[in-house]
Amino acid sequence: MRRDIFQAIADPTRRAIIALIAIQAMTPNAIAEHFDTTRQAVSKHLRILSECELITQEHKGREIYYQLEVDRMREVDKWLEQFRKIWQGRFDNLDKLLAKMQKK
Amino acid sequence: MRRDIFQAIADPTRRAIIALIAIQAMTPNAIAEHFDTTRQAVSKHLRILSECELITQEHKGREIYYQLEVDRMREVDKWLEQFRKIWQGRFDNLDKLLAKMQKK
DNA sequence: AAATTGGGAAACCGATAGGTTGCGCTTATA
DNA sequence: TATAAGCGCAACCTATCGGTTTCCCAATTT
Repeated sequence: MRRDIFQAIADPTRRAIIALIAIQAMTPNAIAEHFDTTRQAVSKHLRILSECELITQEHKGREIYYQLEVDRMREVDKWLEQFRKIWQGRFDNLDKLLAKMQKK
Repeated sequence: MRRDIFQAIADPTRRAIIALIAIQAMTPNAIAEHFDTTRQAVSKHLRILSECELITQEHKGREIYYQLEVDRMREVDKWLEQFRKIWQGRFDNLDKLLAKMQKK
């Protein structure tokens, strides 16, 4: 029941949470205010995000601030790499084509 | 019941299929041979990938070749952009720090 | 024309997702 | 010390996921 990052970012609410705390660390209550759900639902999302180490906690009194581990996002970037080569390749070809057209 | 690309790439089998046909267009049967599932299961995955226009079909007699629409992958890349700024920013700060240390 | 092959659609199934409500624990405030 | 605030956990519910099996249709072979 390994949880991976791709599953974590599959949910739109989770992506929104990620974008939110990318700016600054936030508490579950503060996060929940941005959505039309209960704090508990947000808490569940945070747990999933924590499980794949996309976010970390910092306790401050009775509050818990969650913050994004932005480096983990590189894993998605790494996966994209293989396709980037392909679409980059197309640009190269386009460049060549344009260059060819220039010569004429 | 809008299907989006992030949900499409959430499933590991689907990511494997994407990687497979990125190399060359393939038929459902050919794809299924690479996995431990039935052709019908693969067919379902292909339908989901089609729904969010990640792949396109090309009929050839009674065979159907599925090929990757690699450009669609840019949507993920686009989403990553906001975080790339952050992790790029960290490097910049590190550079500044190193520069500062050099001066002393 | 009959049999085979490639493929999608539908019905069904167990597992999981994402939400809610209710509860209990800890820390802060009155 | 009593009350309130912040949070996580567990139980529960419905919808969806990912898979299988069965069936049917179109295009090839024989």
